[in-house]
Formats: sequence, structure tokens, C-alpha cells
Amino acid sequence: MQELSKKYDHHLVENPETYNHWISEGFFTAGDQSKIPYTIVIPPPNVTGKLHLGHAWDNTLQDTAARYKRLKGFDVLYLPGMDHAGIATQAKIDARLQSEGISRYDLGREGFLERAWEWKEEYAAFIREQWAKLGLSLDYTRERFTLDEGLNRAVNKVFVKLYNEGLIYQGERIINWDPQARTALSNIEVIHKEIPGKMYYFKYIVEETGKELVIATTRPETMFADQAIFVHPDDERYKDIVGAHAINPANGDSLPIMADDYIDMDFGTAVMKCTPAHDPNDFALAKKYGLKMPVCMNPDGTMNEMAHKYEGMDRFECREALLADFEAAGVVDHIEDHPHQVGHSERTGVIAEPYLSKQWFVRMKPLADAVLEAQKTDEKIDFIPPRFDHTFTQWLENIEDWCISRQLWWGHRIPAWFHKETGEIYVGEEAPADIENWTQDEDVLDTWFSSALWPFSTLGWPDITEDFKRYYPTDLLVTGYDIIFFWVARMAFQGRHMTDNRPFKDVLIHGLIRDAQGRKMSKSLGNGVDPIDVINDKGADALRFFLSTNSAPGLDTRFDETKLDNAWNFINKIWNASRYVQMQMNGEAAGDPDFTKLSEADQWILTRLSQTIDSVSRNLDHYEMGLAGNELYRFVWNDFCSWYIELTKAALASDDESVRKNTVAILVYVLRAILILLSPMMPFVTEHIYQTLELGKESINLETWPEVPAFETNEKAVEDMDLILAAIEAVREIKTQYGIKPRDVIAISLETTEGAPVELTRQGLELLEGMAKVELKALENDDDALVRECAGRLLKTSMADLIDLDAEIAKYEKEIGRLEKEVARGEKMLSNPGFVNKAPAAKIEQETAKLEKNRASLAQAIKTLADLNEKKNA
RNA sequence: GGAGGCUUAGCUCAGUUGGGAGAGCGUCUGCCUUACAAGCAGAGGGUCAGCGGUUCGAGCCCGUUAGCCUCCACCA
Repeated sequence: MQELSKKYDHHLVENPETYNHWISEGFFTAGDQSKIPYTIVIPPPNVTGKLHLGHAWDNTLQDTAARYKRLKGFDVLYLPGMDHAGIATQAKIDARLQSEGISRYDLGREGFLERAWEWKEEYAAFIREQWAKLGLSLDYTRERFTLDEGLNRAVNKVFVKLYNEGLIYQGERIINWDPQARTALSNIEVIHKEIPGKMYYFKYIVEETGKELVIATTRPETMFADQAIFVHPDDERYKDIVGAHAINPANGDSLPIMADDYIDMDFGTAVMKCTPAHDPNDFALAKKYGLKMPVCMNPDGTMNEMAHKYEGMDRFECREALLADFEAAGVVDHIEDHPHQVGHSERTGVIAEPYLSKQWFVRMKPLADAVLEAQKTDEKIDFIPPRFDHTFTQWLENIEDWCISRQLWWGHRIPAWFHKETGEIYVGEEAPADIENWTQDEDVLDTWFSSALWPFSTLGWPDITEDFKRYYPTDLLVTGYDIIFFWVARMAFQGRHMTDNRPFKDVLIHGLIRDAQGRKMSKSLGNGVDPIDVINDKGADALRFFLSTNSAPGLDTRFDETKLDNAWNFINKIWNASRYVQMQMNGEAAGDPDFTKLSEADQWILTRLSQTIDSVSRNLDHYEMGLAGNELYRFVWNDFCSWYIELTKAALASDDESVRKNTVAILVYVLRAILILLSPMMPFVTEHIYQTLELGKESINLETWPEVPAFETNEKAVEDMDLILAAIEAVREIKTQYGIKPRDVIAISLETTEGAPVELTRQGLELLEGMAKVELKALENDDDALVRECAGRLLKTSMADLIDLDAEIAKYEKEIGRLEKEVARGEKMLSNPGFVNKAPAAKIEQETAKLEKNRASLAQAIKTLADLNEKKNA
């Protein structure tokens, strides 16, 4: 047996060979037909860059769940893949091309796509390396990419089906336009941010009366496309000019003054200019009244010929120039500060322009309704925590049609062709036969269109493959609350519509990872943390344990060095405990424990282990990784290391070889269980120790979730151990209090007490002697069943010569006060008919026992206090 | 304008059907005890944001107030 190195070194433990071995041995390759399938698909990271800490968190939670289920005996498929991330990737490649001094237009579509695929390969390699460093138990035999051939087939299939069902249509609408990327955006790709804008009040002249009319706008540059002026029909101030005309000061156009009750009479001057092609509300009015809808901007955000002398200027440049001219011409009435919400492109950050454009849309209402209906049935998608169900359904209830066409090159080309002569539209999975007469739509689909199919397209759909039949619907989706709308909701309705099923049963939602000050990690702040740096510094296991246990579902968490150090220290603790166990093994593989020959300490640790397994399993079943982690931390550090290992030192020094052997066997048994329980959270170090100590199988990945066998247990033995431990603590406290060195053995005598005496075995009392470094006079006689109350502070009475009486009296008075309160609480509770009648029987029993115990302790404490006072007065 | 979250020890946060307030870090005291000084043994520290209600019993459920935060939303 190879020895564990003196010090835990994550570089040594987390070597790439370990991960490569796991993969090459097929430990994570799904397909064992004898087991129940369990599926998690990875949220495909964008191939725009390397993974950040948020990904590491997301993936750690998935992998922890996957590994747990695998140990529980499921055929787990944790399916990897990546997203082409249309606009985001194209923007990145554009930037790279720009640094080379060229633009995508220089390369042309084909040339650009070549570069894009190169980019994809480059970043896919980074991402796979990061997955490996994190130790994700992915099945790479099934890895997919949103733009691969199979997924493209799925995308086309869905598009054509929805088109044929009338759920996809092409239409001219006001959409959000990104002038930098020069593409349409969907509503949720627009981030509304408050900016300190201005409200400009301009003077218009009413043609018929020559009177001034003041009209407000926030976007003067759109005035070139104005088509009308609106007032409220009931507005007395303007009743007389409805039907008249006003001169547009920007271009001299004569604009009809119209009335519609859309106008808010309390807002501004209650007169609104109508720019149909640049504002959704104006567009609706224009449709209602049949107004023209000219556009005054180019796709790149510069002004077009409608702006006359401002043509070619950027939209904001034009605003300034126009304003200056208006000032000069006396058109400006006044200008107000007007902080307001303005839409920005999620990807490029530029202000999005509401803009009339012909695009493809998905008719959302029927699709969303189907999901909402399913949410009322057993086939609902469960959110953890459940409150996100509200977020989800509310969004679906208020959903608007989804603009899916993008004027990009990197993506799924829309499977629509236009006839060169007739203009007829053809939509089909295959190109039309007489292709020479047709032109394919230039646009590609929103990247989320393909992501929405991810849970089933990755499994081979639209073919009804074995994988699809076996692993769909998937079991768990883990993702952040920030993409519920983008992704979760869209998978939900595509899954419902295309597969007539929910794409996943449970959705575990986590929050954002923030920096130590609680700020969002962002490029502009430069406070981002690269998970690879963390892994190099502290190891993947420490990072994973930190990430999986330092938060509750749905909440944000902070990245904190001290918490990470704590995780590292925990691993170091496990490492050292393992070294201790290995030393006791003397180079031999441990035999099976004899569960019929357990010491009190053995029974105690096995009982604790059993409770821990139950609690950890229950918590992991509910995705409460944090609670499971805390429970394991407590068990390993306190129960196993601080107590059990120390308790075994006496047994291991025993002359009785069978006692020694069985103790080692239990040590190994508990350690093995600990390693398996922790392996979902820290796979590398648990594997390393498991293999080094030769704890059974070739790899811990082949283990099964532990279960303590029923063993011959004397319940009293466990209770006795708790008393012994409490007594040890009490002695230690006394020693600290009176400055006695821990090593110094003091003689104490245990006195028979009144109240509730307990019987402790010689075995237990010997442990007390050894651990607390005391000499018990009571052990001088041969009575094996000693009747003693030895827990708590009561031992102190026998140390009178050491005692600071005043201090001791004060402590007892405080203790008596506490006990009196406890007793009073118990008496009140148990004499309350409401409690006795309504509380569960077990609770009443528990409280009764507790009260008895407290009464006894109180009586003893009072007696002790009296003794102390007597001594003082003597 | 809607929806939701947070407020618990000095700091960062747990607290799973309501039943004696927890962890880590930090602080104080004492220890090189042959697994571990990145450790060990002790100690101190909280009217669980305020108020009201339901209940035999509330950190937890309901209402309300305050502060902080997030998401959604077309007001010129």
C-alpha cells in the first residue's frame, strides 16, 4: 500500500491523468440498461470565451447531483455540449477582425463562417479543459453543439412545423434594433437601464391658426419620420385644433392633428407627436389610422436621406445638431431633465433603437398556454425554490410574440426561400428542388431558438432514438434565475409542443456569484475571478465544496477567500484523518468489521454515521447541497476526528489483538463511508484516498451509496457515550478555568448523586480517564456497573481544593437560573391543556423526559451550591 | 406602475412540514497531546429589523411598517 503523502497537496491529487482515466474507463458513459436512467443536460456554455465562476458554480451543482445519483445506483447521463451563441460570438469575432484591421464584410459570409468555426474550436478546447479541471462527470460520447448537423435538422424541423401550423409568421413590426450588431433583437435581449435623459419641448405652429403648440419628445432625431400629432378627444385645450395641421419644425412637413384617447391628458403638454416607424405605441396608432410609416434611420444607426442635411450623421450626433439649430431658430420652448428607462442591447451595450422592420416571429400565446395548462397537472415542472414558479408562469401569462430572425451570419439559417420572380415563399426542411429560381432568406435564427430544443435535440430528436426514449424527459435542470425567461421558459414550451412532454422534471435555481463586497462580477469592474486561477491556487475540490455548500437554492452568494480556505482546511482535515487511519492499517487491507463485537465508542460512531447518511441523503434528494455539506463537515470534523479517532487511541493500544483489529476495521469502515459521501462534492481527493488505501473497488466512482448495516446495539451504550463525552468536556472546562495543564492528571472522585443516576460501564469510565486525563477514584473498586452522575459541572465538587469558591458559586447561580427557566418552561408547557391535547405524543414524551432531566439537574445544582456555600462559610 | 427577495453573533451566512438560536471567520484563554499548529482544548458573543395577529407554542405562518436589493413594464 502506497503511503499518503505527509501533506495534502491538491496539485498532486488533481492530476489530469485521474480525470482522463475516469473518462477512458467509461465511468461516466451512460447506458447501463439494468439501472433506472437519470438525466441532466449541461446548460451549454457560449463559445464566446472561457468559463467564469458562475459556470463553475452551476456545473458543480449539476455534477454533485449526477455523482450522487450514480452512487445511488442510477444510470446517469450528464450530457455535455456548447452553444454557438449567435450574436455574442459574432460580436467577439467582429472585434477580433477589427483588431486585424478588417471587417466581416471584407471576408464575406463564407469567409466569416470559416473564421467563426475556427473560433469555436479554439474556445471549445478551453471549455473542455475547464470541465476536466472541475472534474465534471460528463459523458463525452454524447457531446453536442447547437450548430452541429443533427441539431440543425431539429431546428429546421421545428421551424417548418411551427410555420405550417401558423405559429411562425413573417411580419413588419417595431422591433428592437441593435445598430452596432445591425440585427433585430428579441424583447428580452434588451436591458432597460435608467439614463439621465432630457425631455425636449418644441414649439410647433398650427398651420390654420398660426398659434403655437408645444410638444415634448425624448428623441428629437426621429422627428423626420413624424406623421401626425395626437391629442385626447376630450381635451378642451386642444379641441378646436383637431383636424387642423401643425408644421414639423424639423422638416417643414404639415402634420395632421388627430385625436385618440390613448393620449394621457396629464402627461407633458398632452400633445404627442406620432412617429410610426420608431415607436411601438406610435406604430399601433398609425395602424389604427392608416398612417404612413417611413423610417429615417439606416441599420447602422445613422440618419438616412429623410434627415436631409443631417443625413449620414449618427443618431445622437444628429440629435445634438438638430437641437443646436432649433435653439438658433427659437423652436425650443424649454428642456427638462428626464431620467428614464432606455433599452440597451444585452450584447453590444448600445442603446437599442425601436425600429420598423420585417422579421420572423413566433406566435407565443398558444405555446405558452399549453405550458401553463401543464403546470396545473402532474406533468408540471417543479422549481426549487418554488417561488420561481411564479416568475415563470407570470412571464408566460404576459408573453408577447418572439422575434426570432437575426441579421447575422453565425447561426441557423432560416429555412425559407423566396421565389426570384413570383416572390412566393417556400418553407421546408429541404431546399426547393429548382433551387436556381429561389433565394434563401439571408437571416439566421435567434440563438435561443436552438437552445430551446436542447433537452431533446441533444438526444437525437427528431429521430426517436434509443437515447431519446430512455433519457427524455430529463430529470434535472440547474441554472441561474437570470435565464429563466431566455431559456427555461423556451425549453418548456418547445418541449411541450414538440415532444408533448416537459423537458425536465425539476429545475434547481441558483443565484449569481458576487465578489467579496457583494458586487456583481463584471468586466468593467475588473472583479471577475477565473475559476482556473482558483483551482490552481486551492484545488478543484476546495472550490467545489465551497460552491456547493455555501449557499441556499435561489440565492446569490459571495466569493470569499476565507470560505475557500475553510473548504481547503476541511479537505486537509480529511487527509490527515485518512493518514491516521492508514497508519493503523499497518499496510494491510482492512477486514470487514465484526458488528457483534462493537465497543461503546464504535456503536456511538456508527449510530452517528447512520444518522448522517440519512440526513445527507434526504438533503441531497431535495437539492439542499448546503445542508448536506454542513452535516458532513460536522460529522467528519467533530464526531469522527475530534471524538472517535481520539477514542480509538486507547482501543488501539489494547493488548487484545482482536479489539485492535476490529477498531481498525471500524475506522476504515467509517472513513470509506465518509469518502463516498463526500465524493459528489470533492471527487478528486476522495478518489485519491480511496485508491491509496485500497478501500475496495478500482475507483470510488464504482462505489454505492453507503448504508450502515443493522448491528447489535445497546441504545444505552450510545447514551452513555454522550454522557462520557459531556463529562470529558466538563473536566476540560474545569482544567482551563483553573489553569490546570491538559496533560496533568488530576484525581477526582465521582459521587453518587440523587435525582436521575446513570449507570456507566467500566469501559466508558476508562475512556473518561484517558481522554480527560483524570484519575477516577471510583474505579479503584471492582464494581463494573458504577452508578454515577458524571455529566456536566457536577464533577467540580470533588475538586474543592482547587476551586475559587466565589467564581464557582457565581457559575452555579447562573446555572441554576438557567435550569429554573428551563424547568418553568417545561412545566408550563406540560400543564397547558392545549399542549397536552394537541401536541404529538412523541413530542409530549420528549418534553416530559426533558423536564425530568432538568429537574434532576436543578436539584443537583442546588445541592452543590449549598455545599459550596457551606464550604465558603466554614 | 407591477412582481419578488433580503434584514439572525463583530463579519459572511445556514436554519428542510412551527416545538429548547447554529456554522465558518474574527475575538479572548491555554496547549508543539506521536493524523493534522492551515492544528488541539476551552470561553465570550444574538429581545432572529419594528409592530400587530394566528397558535398551547413563531426566527419559521398571516398582516403591516422601515431599510437594502433584484426582475418585469410601451408613458410622448
